[in-house]
Amino acid sequence: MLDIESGELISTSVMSSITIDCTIFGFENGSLEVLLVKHAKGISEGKWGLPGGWIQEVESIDAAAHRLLRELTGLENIYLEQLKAFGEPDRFPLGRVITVGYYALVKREDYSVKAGFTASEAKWFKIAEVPELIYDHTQILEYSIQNLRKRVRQAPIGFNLLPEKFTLLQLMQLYQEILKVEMDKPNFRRKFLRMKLLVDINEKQKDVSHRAAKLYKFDNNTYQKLTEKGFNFEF
Amino acid sequence: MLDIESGELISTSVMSSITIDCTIFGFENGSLEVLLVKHAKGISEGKWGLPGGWIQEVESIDAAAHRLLRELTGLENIYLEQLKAFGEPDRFPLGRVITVGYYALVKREDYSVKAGFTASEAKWFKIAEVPELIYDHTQILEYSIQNLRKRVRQAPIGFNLLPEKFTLLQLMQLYQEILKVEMDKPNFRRKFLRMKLLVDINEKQKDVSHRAAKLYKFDNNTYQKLTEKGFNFEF
DNA sequence: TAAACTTGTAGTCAATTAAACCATAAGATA
DNA sequence: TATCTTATGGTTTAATTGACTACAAGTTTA
Repeated sequence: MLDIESGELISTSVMSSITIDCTIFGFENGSLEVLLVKHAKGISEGKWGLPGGWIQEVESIDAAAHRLLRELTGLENIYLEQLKAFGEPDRFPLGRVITVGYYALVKREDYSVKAGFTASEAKWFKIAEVPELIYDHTQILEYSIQNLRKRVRQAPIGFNLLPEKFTLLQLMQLYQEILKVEMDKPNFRRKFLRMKLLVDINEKQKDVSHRAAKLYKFDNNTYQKLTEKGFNFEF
Repeated sequence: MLDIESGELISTSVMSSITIDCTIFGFENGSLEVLLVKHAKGISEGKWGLPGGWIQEVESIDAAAHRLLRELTGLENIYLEQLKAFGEPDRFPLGRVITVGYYALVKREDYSVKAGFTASEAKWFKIAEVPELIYDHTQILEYSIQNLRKRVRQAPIGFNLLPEKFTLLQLMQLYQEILKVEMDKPNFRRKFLRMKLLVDINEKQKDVSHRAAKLYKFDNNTYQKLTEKGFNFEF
């Protein structure tokens, strides 16, 4: 099959006219960031876009998204969820292609850029500094951010952006950054601790130039129990 | 193009390997129902499934879903939202086809079955009485119900299932039916009225064999305002 | 070494909200 | 008229929220 974007021959074992595109979120130094790739060839050469690719004939859409992430980041167990399908007739300039959007949350401590992707370069961008993107990727990114804001208030998915062990302040700053709100430290503590979702691991921060804060882990067990009867995350 | 399901020739102006399927919800006599169609020809003859169809080369996915609804029900302004794309490699027995799931909410008072769809018959089923469905439609329906439960607690979309004018008890029963919970009448009233989303139209029920309840309308204006700063619908 | 500074953690208090009730009103039916 | 059903208005208690104060535990600076 002829790749309508690069003009090269690609495997005939992929579905034509359907792709996936993934917004990969990371959290570093108090800022929410996304991983973008620079397209090396084809009509969009030199422009930045969301990582994406084709779906193979024999793999599910989810599997394709996981494969894409593995190829790009080397990570296996990434938090990944489908957003929706984007399918304006003119979204792709060289033909009718529908794309299935995904968003992923990665722990930056685990992440290392992997070379050899079909894009020449991959780079983290702060949300506010994202450049103009190819096709409808700006729209997909915007939708991803809205979705992240919504989801983070309904389930504790924010943990996927933090290291294994984190402080309550880090957690609060994550929420502040994603939701773009100011919060009160004592109130946040109380509210979050009451949910019983955090395990006190009896460790403290090291090498900080102030009083060291307690470190916590996320307790997935109680989360599962709470989820069943439905609960809320308003701050 | 050969329709892989019916074996008939269909217009070549549709995308191959992508379809849409739509869960249409209705509310009648206190029960949540879905509209299913019986397939008349092809390998799934005689079996029930969600209404679905192909996407034309020049229309957006959303437009295709709206067209499908118009063809099936004759209604133009239906509440419609995309769920997600379903794409297990083996979901469709005769080839690799990805489907984009939608769900719609209709007012039963507006609805009348429209003949001449590619299915021989269309019928409303109570959720608990839905028969075995073709392909992965049971899974799509299940996902739709979960999604409806989630959405109904985040935005007042339930109104789309009720007549223009309704009583507070009808509204409460709708929530009870969708969420499968028992609620307290006085508390529900107070909570809902406080949101200022209902307009008292100074009318009462007629022909009921008990004290007539006030009728209300949904106030879309205040809803738009409230939505901007985000609010919650827990009951 | 002491003071100043930074961040963590505990507690207080008024205002709001939620949940479980009880009570009465407004009809219709027997 | 009595009784039944549903509508609607209150009360009470406990829990939660939001704004704020205070102090603890370290580091850095003077």
